[in-house]
Amino acid sequence: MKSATTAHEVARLAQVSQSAVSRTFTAGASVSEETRTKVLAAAKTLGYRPNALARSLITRRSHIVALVMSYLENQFYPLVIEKLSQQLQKQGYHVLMFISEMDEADAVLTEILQYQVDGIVMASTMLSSALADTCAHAGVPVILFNRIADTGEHTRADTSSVTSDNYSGGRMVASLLLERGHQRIAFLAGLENSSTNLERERGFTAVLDEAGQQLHSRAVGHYSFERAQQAARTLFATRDRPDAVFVANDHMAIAVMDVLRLELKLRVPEDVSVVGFDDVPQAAWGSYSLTTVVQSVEDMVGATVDLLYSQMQGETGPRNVVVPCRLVERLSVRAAT
Amino acid sequence: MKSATTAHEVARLAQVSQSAVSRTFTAGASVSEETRTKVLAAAKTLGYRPNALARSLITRRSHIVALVMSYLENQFYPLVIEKLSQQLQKQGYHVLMFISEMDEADAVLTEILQYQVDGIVMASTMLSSALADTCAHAGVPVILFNRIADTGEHTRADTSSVTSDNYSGGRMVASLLLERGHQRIAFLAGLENSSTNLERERGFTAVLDEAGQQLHSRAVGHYSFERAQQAARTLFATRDRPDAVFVANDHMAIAVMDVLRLELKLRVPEDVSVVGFDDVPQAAWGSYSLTTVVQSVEDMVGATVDLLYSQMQGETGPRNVVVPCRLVERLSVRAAT
DNA sequence: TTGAAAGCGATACCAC
DNA sequence: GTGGTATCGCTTTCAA
Repeated sequence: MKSATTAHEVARLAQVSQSAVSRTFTAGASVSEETRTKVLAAAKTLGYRPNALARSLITRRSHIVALVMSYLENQFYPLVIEKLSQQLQKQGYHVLMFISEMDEADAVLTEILQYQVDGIVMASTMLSSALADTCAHAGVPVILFNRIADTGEHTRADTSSVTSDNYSGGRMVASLLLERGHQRIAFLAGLENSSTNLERERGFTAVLDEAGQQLHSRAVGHYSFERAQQAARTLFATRDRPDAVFVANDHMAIAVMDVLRLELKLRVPEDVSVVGFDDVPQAAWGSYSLTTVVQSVEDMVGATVDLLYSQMQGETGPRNVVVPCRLVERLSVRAAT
Repeated sequence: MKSATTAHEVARLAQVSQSAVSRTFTAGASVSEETRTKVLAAAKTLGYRPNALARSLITRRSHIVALVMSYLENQFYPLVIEKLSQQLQKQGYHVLMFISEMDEADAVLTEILQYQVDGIVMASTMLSSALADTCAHAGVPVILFNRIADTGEHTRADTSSVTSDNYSGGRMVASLLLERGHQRIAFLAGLENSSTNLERERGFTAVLDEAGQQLHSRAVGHYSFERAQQAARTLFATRDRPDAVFVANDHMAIAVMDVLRLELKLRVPEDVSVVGFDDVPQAAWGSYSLTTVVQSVEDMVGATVDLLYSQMQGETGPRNVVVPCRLVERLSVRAAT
């Protein structure tokens, strides 16, 4: 357990000043080719690697971004971790994970700020107005991912967000189901107060309204697999059961299809049309032919990273990015190649 | 974008020395109740939070653990992130994510070490002997998660590992299939050279051998969903198809069942017994009744955390932890409650 | 118990 | 281009 080699030691071996060592490892600093070679040689023999923490202390940039999530059961979120982490790594940034329930947001935020992160991506927890203020005060940009700020009295001016066009997505689904000629259309909500759920439902019912059609029935699944299963049982228990259902996300849609097929012996999509929302890998919907509104993780993460970079440089560009989404029919099993 | 408040500023407001502030925020330091109160009051009004980076610089403990993974499609791994992160957070540690392909292990490791992490958990990439040495030399404990060190000439003395009892698991599966009276038993391998695959297969074939039974057929799926689908097509294309298959992990087992049911119109488990291996959430195997060998993520992560703590304190306790696993029959959809 | 002072390992600014 | 020096925010002796 020996201590790591320091720039000072390298300097001594290379017969140069510590500053020279520092410059050698700083992109675009002015060092002569000669000293540069000497330093690199010495560094190599000593196994020197600059201490990122010490550097952060003086540069005031940790190159660390905090990612806050709650539970990762929904396959959409692991994908977010993967893509975000990859994209940030390319630019020399790294993701520090924070798993937290909604109620501990306060404590978690304190921890986060202690690490002097350069930015925060909140992908699962809401941020109270007070906490957003704390971050703004500390000069740390916060990006809400897949959710928008609490629609309180005053709009939060200091919190950005990246969402997909949930409203339009909801509209697409309703149009599709009407086109297919469905008469008894149901909706299975996620978390009642989440912005994603609200917008998707708003778009969905708007189109139904415009067509003069009533919603057949409605239940709540809290974005949970098990609760969605139960909700499905309730929705389809009646004699006059729905012939189509829009489920607020793919994770729940899969749960619903399980119940419909295995418990209730209904055929999907022949007996019931099921439409989901999100972007989950094929491994998740493998055995179903799922119709879904896709919000591209790739695009959303890309937007997030762009926002982060601009805000970390102090820019105050556009704040609420809405990524378009599209209706997709997914095949369960690919044809053999 | 104002700079964070420092201990110095708090000290001035509280009319004490900076040292006093430091002590107040250090567990078990000697501070009088009086100054302690003054400091806390001042800290509160200024919104002071100690700078973790500066602290790490002097204490030589970052309280950061690096977690290295490659792809997160397999539902087993998100669960690892979640559990590991939660358990570490409880003790004041945090997870810094590194997504990496096998071939960039070198570059990634350099980045990792720059962050002065207190430990490294490698859950997806292999670690070369040279890299392991580098870490050992730097005094950073490395835990291989769900894989064991390259079985080179000399056993790696400085790399610990946490795995499940893959060999016994493989044996269990073979025993089960023999018990069920299967005659044409196939094996679908994961990554040929991975320790998990090797051990599972070794245990599996050992029991078949002991029973004097030949393996019917064998294919390779590389732990990938798509390649497992293709492998399934190959395995079951023959007239004399298998009546049972042991798939090296759940992720691939699900892919196989998709192909069997949807493409080949075979019933599982009536026509073919499929057995998997791992620990994935219900959302992953939702629509199947999956027989699988469960390696508990919870247990494995627990063991990992224990190992980390003991090694971070310089202890050199037991190094290769093997977590027991068990055979489980999972029901696809729960009965209504 | 307390405060002054010496680092931790690096960068930034400064004359040279 | 180069080396000296102050500094980043904190913990840690060490006297008092």
